[in-house]
Amino acid sequence: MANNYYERVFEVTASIPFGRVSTYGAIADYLTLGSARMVGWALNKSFSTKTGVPAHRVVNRKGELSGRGHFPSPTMMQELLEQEGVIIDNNKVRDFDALLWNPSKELA
DNA sequence: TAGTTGACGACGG
DNA sequence: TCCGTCGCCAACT
Repeated sequence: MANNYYERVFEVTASIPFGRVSTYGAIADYLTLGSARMVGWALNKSFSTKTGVPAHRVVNRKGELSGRGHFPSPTMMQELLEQEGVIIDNNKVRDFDALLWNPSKELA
């Protein structure tokens, strides 16, 4: 079990199934962080502290790829998701409600 | 040590 | 239903 809150975010993020997506709020709620912004912080640090964290599977509550600007390439996030079969429409996840993976519901 | 920032979310107008 | 504002908490400068 990770000690730092962001390492827990890494674990939850890594638990997101292939081809599915999750939200900052869902992860924050599962880890009882109190703020979804903490998840964004953790994923941001994931680039410098850890590799292999599928941060592209985490989007905001509306299904928008709000984190794409923090990837090496703005289109990288979309391309990674499309490789997993997730359809991106106008920077939003299509069928977002169906693809949404809720950790507090799936892991609990 | 204190102020500002940040990949968000909920609520009110 | 859509837009704007406030709150959240840790890290960085």
